[in-house]
Formats: sequence, structure tokens, C-alpha cells
Amino acid sequence: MRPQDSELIRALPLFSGMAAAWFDDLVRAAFLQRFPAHVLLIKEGELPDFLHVVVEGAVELFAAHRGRESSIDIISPVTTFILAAVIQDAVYLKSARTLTPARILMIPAETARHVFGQDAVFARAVVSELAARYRSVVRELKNQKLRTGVERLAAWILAADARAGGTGRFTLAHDKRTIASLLGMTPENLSRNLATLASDCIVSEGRDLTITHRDRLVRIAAPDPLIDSGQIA
Amino acid sequence: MRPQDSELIRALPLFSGMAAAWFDDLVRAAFLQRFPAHVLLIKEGELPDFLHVVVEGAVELFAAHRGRESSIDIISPVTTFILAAVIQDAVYLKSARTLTPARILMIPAETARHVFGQDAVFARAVVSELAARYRSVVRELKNQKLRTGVERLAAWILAADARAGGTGRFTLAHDKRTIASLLGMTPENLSRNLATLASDCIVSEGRDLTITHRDRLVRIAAPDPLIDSGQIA
DNA sequence: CAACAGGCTTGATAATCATCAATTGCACCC
DNA sequence: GGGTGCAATTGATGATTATCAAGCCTGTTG
Repeated sequence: MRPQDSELIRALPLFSGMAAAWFDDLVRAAFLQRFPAHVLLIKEGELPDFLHVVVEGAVELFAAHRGRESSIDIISPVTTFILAAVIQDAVYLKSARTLTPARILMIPAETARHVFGQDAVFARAVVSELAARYRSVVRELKNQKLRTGVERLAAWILAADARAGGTGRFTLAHDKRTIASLLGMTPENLSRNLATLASDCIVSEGRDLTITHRDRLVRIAAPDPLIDSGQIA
Repeated sequence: MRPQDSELIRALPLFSGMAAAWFDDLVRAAFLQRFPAHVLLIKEGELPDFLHVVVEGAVELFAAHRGRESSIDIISPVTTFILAAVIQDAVYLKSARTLTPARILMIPAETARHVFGQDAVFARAVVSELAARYRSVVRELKNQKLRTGVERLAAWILAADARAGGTGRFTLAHDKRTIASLLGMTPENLSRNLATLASDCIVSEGRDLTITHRDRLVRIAAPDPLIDSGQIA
């Protein structure tokens, strides 16, 4: 592992406070691995072998049931995932696959749990991380239960624009079918919902999206700090 | 606070391991309060004053947006709620109200955070609790995104029956409108979905529900350990 | 260049779900 | 008993969403 990667990871809130010795333990036991795009990393129902950290690339967390499938989150660098399963030593509730070629740090679950048991600072950081994740899923559940499809899309566009710098113009980072799944709709309906907004307040050309009437978009999205902050994806 | 209440709370996984001295600190600082039914306990958007423990009665967690409202969880004794907000000292994402007359232990948030910072055993227990909650919300999100209304209802009936002893016959603990909201549907559609199942595999009379053809109900619900365990409500 | 594949769009139709309105049923109260 | 109030049901209708089936566009490849 290159020193700059180590620093990137060290900078994560989850690791930044812990004693150097423990951090070294984690890193020494870990593998930094390259994966091509569209590779399944973990499968729901299995027991966790590693705590994963996306160092580069994008990873999709998704779940399947009865032939249906739904995106739950898209992880971009530098972020950990499946922390809860590792800590609990319980089966994954989500599968994960790379969306792009990716470099991923894999910390053996056993090591992570061991350090967690030894280093109080790390343990505290795990609490923060879990609490933040918990709140983020609650937000997403509210998003799903309280908004219609167009509203979710409008809110997502506003959030994506804000992440991209708030210029009112940005490019989709992923396939539309992936975004559709994340938003809880079919690709067909994402198309139609984009068309609806395009008649009103945005211009959508391929993956480029421009907000032309932010006020109208806001009226549809009704952004809400209790739903839209700490955004997923 | 009566000693038997203290024991009930002490028995919770969140508190059972911690040193007696710290537990006493928590309890000494706490109020045990009675509330009538249908009282708002906390309001989304506000900052947490207390960690709540439902000692008796039922509490509904819900969220509102744009005039719509949706149940997120129903808390029955003995369980804590809004732990994540207290630990993070961040605004509530959900409101809470009593569904029945209730007795609730209110531990000052400040005290809870203080003990959390001092007692490593308590901190570990908080991690477990948060991880479990996180996973439970992920399950609920999957339930919402991957199942239709009837399917959610069928799965909920199976889970409710299991909680009640698996006899195939149980009584709804709450209003149908509350259950509808929890299941992510309107009261009207809960009625219709119940009617659908009643033609097939259940008998529903008022609040009494009997499963007459479990195999058919299972075929509709398609119970899934990665969705239906660690059930909400 | 022509052919092909894949992502995306569009249209037609059906399933699912919400809304509005009316009615029923039941508990509670005078 | 006769209201009254509220939850629950039922019906009618419309909105939302999914599914199936073409078609379009673009980049790739032979």
C-alpha cells in the first residue's frame, strides 16, 4: 500500500483519532486490492470477512428479493462500508459490486473487531460512524415513504448539483438505470420524470444536466433538512 | 422510581453490562414520567434533551413532510429510542407520540453522553444497539423498495403472528390506520389488502386476525431472513 | 461503411396505489 | 333509546408506477 493511500484512509473520521499503533495493526493486516468494473464484492446473506474501504472508484450497495433488485447506496471514495455487519459479525443485508474499476482496502473483520475491542478511541469513532449511517438510512426511508417519484428526482438533482458545486450544471456520475434504482423507480420512469422536469425547470442532454429554473425545481422537491442532508450517493 | 422498574431497565442489553455506579448515575439523573395516550413526546427538528426508555405503553415514531405523515416504528416496552440523536447531539429526524398511556424514563441527554464517554462497557453496548438499529432500518428500507403493499401486509401478518406465539391467531395491538402508515399504505388500502387476503388465506374480524392457509400467505409474503428478522414494530 | 450492441427513450397497457365521498359499524354519552 | 363521534369499510375515480414492446441514438467493431 502506498503511503499516500494510507494517509487518505488515516484521514477518515473513523480512523483519524486512533493511536498510531492500532492504526498500523489495521493497515498491516489489510489488503489493498484492485477490481475491474461490475464485479461482485460481497453477497447479501454471507458473513463478513473484511471491513471494506473504497479508496478509488465507485461501489454500489444493492439488495435483491424475488427477482427484483434495488440500489441502496453508492459509495464513493474515501468511505468504508458494511461496518455494521463487521461489528456485529452478522450476515450482510446488502450486496456490493463495483460500478467502475476500483481500489479497495480490505481489513480483516477479525482484526477490525479486535482493535475495536482494544482501542476506546476507535470504538467511539465507530459509534459516530454508525450513528451517522443510521440517520442517513432513516432519511432515505423518509424520502421513500413521503415523496413521489418526481419529487425524489427533483430533490436528488438539487443535492447532486450542490455536491458538484451548486453551479446549476453537472454531469451524472453513473448509468441512469443505476440512478433510477437508487431513486426507487424503473429506468423507464426516470426517463419520463426527467421529461416532466425538462418541460419546466431543467435541460437534460445525455448525462449533462442543467437547472434552468431553480425556484420551480425547489417547489417540486420541497427540500427538507430532515430528509435531504447527509445525503446518500 | 420503583425498584422493579429499575431492574427492568437494567436488564436491557444497553445497560446490563455496565458498572453499577454508572448505571446509578444514569438512573439518579432520570425522571420516570407518566403520559396519557396521544401525546407528542418529541418533535422532529428539535435537539434531544433526553434519552427515552419506554417502560410501559406504546410509542409511535413518525415523520411528516408536506402534509403527508408516515409511521416509522412502534416502540414497545422495554426499549430505548432516539439513541442516535442523543449520542450525536443532532436534531431528531422523527417525532414521537404515545399511542397508549405510557410510562417513560427520561435520561438527560447530557448525562447519557457523559456516561458514554466514561464507561467503555456502556460505549460498547451503544455500538451494538446502534448497529442493530441500523440493520433494522436497512431491512425496512428493503421491505419498502422491494415489496408491494399486499406483500408487505402478508409479511407483517406472519411476523406479528410469530411475535404473538405463532398460533395463527392474534389481535392487532394498534389502530388500523397506524398499522397502515407503518406498512406504507393508506388506511383504505390496508382495508382492501386485508380483503384480498381474506378471500384466500386469512379471516379478519375487527382486530382479530386468523391465519387459515399459512402456505398461501407464505407464498404471497415470501418471507426473507434478510428483510424480515429483527422486525420493526 | 454496415452491422451490432447497449443504454436510453417513447408509447401502450396494466397493476398498484391514493384520493374523495359515502356508508357502515361500534363504542360512548347524555 | 337516540344521538354523536370516530374508526373502518366500500365504491368510484384519478394519479402514480410498472411492464412489455418498439424504436432511437451512439459508440464500437468487423
